[in-house]
Amino acid sequence: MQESHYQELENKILKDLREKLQKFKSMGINPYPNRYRITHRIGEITEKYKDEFNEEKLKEAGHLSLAGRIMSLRFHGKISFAHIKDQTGKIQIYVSKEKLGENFYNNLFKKLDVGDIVGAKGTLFRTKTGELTLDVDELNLLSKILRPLPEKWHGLKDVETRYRQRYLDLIMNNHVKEVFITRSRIIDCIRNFLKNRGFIEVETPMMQPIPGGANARPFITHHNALDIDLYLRIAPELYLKRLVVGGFDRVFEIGKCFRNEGISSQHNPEFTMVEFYMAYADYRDLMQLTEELLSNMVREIKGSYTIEYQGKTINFTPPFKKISFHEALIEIGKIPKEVVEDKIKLKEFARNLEIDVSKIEKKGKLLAEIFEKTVEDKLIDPTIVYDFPKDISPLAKSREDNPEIVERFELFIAGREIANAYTELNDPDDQRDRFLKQLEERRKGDEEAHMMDEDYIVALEYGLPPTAGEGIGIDRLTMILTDSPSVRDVILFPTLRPEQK
RNA sequence: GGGCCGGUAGCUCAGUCGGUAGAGCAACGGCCUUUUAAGCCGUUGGUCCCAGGUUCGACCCCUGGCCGGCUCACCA
Repeated sequence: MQESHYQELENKILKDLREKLQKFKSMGINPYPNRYRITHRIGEITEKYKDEFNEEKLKEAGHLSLAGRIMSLRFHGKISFAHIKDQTGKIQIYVSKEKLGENFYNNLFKKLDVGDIVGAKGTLFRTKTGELTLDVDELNLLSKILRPLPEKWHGLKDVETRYRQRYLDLIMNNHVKEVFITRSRIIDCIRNFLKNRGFIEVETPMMQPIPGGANARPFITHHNALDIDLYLRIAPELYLKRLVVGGFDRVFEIGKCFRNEGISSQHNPEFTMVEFYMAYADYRDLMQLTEELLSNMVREIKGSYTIEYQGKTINFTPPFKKISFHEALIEIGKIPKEVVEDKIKLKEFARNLEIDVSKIEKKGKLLAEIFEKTVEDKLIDPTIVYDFPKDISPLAKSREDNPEIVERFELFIAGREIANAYTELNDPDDQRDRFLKQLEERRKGDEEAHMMDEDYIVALEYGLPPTAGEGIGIDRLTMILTDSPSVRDVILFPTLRPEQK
């Protein structure tokens, strides 16, 4: 580390910046002062005065103190222009030798670099071209940049640098900031929506002795003092339902889940979900709730029920399309009816779709694989697919009129699963049987099959009311609302292989 | 893990048939009192991802590796 740092200083640009730092210090200027008071954030000012062209009115704004990072710098003899930017916006500043004094102007101001963070005090005016500008009478260096920013016009494009040094991406690429602002608003919408309906927000363990609530391979970690292995949660589900048993009959949690699986443009090992559970409701109620949540959210954030995603138009106007899993296979997947109902023919059909059927025994699993291949990518507008096979849904309750089908739905948008919901299985004996069947799958080599969780069954024995629960993937939802093709574009610091030299 | 594409200055990118590397921006010096991709004059800046090989000679061709992107597989 030391050596590479030393080598980097051989680079002239870095050396020049270091020399400036030394020069400032020798002039008695602290390049990293402890504090600076601002009177306004930049966006407040630009918003308030964006239509004000009367010089007197602009003066009435008074003596302002603003601060931000220098994004452009145009020296023009005895005067100069620069733009400074903070989280809320950017504003031009006008700096003259006349106001700052020759010594300050020549020896400090002119040595500043794009990327330095400064505080500027002054009054507002409009330039010849009409741009709102701060006429600076006092300027302070607040933080000296020691590495050059990426090029101003093309910005930072290198994808790896954008992810590894996300701060550079945020500084240089404005739309990236918008993506994460939208992500924050999505979470606000969900939180407000649920709280308004009487849900309480809770936090349950991310480190669990038995990872449950989904079919996935977990990460393992170790607690030294207890000398036990723990798993990073793959879902909060079983803990949230314990809380419903405890009387928190409307709960939700927004947080990370971790699945030890491949990385792709649709999958990051850690991702964010909201899960919520509502007692005295069933999956039909959640369909309606989901429609309201998402359509309201899209209208609030995008200003319309209709959005563009990767060139496709997606319409969130409620009610959403609804189709049963069985019908979807036949009508959308174009699977002949007699095939869907015959396990032997199904296997043959799956083989022709290049699905590896060697490890698949359950009919439900076959149907699910075929569904993924033939139906999923055709569900562009929000579509609720309901009534799933029982053997791929170990935590969902069977229909009262058909024990092989569970009361479960998934919501698909833009060909991707966004939400998964069901009427919760609250019969402890049934749950134990389902876990036992999952254990059997595990023994046969399915590492994603559910583990037995006796504690959870004990909780059910104390009585879980009729409850419906749902999980919504925040990352994928954000992708759709920000027109992002990759999940890495909506995760600030996506999982990457560590850099090695 | 397979396939395809890529890695050249701080950034964005060129680089012809194999003849020892270029532009713009940034940086540095100078001029400039309303600019905004400011402008003009001048200067600097390179482990061409790494290691081998072929060759008189490799950014270029070959082999292996590292890193990344897309995609398929795996997987919500």
